[in-house]
Amino acid sequence: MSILNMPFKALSDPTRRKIIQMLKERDMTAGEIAEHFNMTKPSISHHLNILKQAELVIDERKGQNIYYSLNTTVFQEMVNWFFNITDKKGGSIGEED
Amino acid sequence: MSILNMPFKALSDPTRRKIIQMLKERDMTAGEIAEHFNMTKPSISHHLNILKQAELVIDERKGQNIYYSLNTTVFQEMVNWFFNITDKKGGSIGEED
DNA sequence: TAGATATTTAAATAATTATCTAAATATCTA
DNA sequence: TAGATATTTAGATAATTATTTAAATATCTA
Repeated sequence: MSILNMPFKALSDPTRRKIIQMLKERDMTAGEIAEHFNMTKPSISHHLNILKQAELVIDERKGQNIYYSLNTTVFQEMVNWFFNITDKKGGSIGEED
Repeated sequence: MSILNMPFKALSDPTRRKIIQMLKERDMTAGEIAEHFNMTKPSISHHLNILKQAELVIDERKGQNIYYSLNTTVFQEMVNWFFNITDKKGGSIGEED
């Protein structure tokens, strides 16, 4: 299975895409993120975990809070996937996904 | 709900991503596509339908066959979504998703 | 150390999605 | 028009995913 499978699955959920866009503006704690949704904290925690497993975000504890921030590396790889589709026939060789 | 929701959901499945990559190389009939998978034709038909609803592919009947081909428009919009994430803080205004 | 705050983990349930078999539709050809 | 081929649609089931409540863990502070 492609390494991009988890990130693609992670971004298929609108709540998680919104979280990503919030983190684009600034790093935030789990609690701050949860405040923006009509959803319990455990649900947001679950979504954050999926984003983390997909390596789309990084978490770091600072005291009582856990800060979440974007990890742009995998986003770059996803952009490459789309480029490969959008580009003319043939494209790069050795692509996995 | 964002207009990108369906395409994101559509691309979260590895079978559908593989179909997209096959169609990048050349247009194919539903039957040709199905031959590449360990899956029944109705299952592939279901996946093609999801890709079609997401406007990632176009279908056109030619005689007994139905040819599928890429519709790159939505891919472009998805690339823009990723650019917006990858770019520096702020980014373009008026983004919906 | 006890209590308060922040967050996650666990367990259950509801909702969504993928897959199959069987049947239907559309087209071609003899 | 009857039979063959290509594909989809319908209906059922299994698997996955999202969500909730309740409980657990980690950290801070009085």
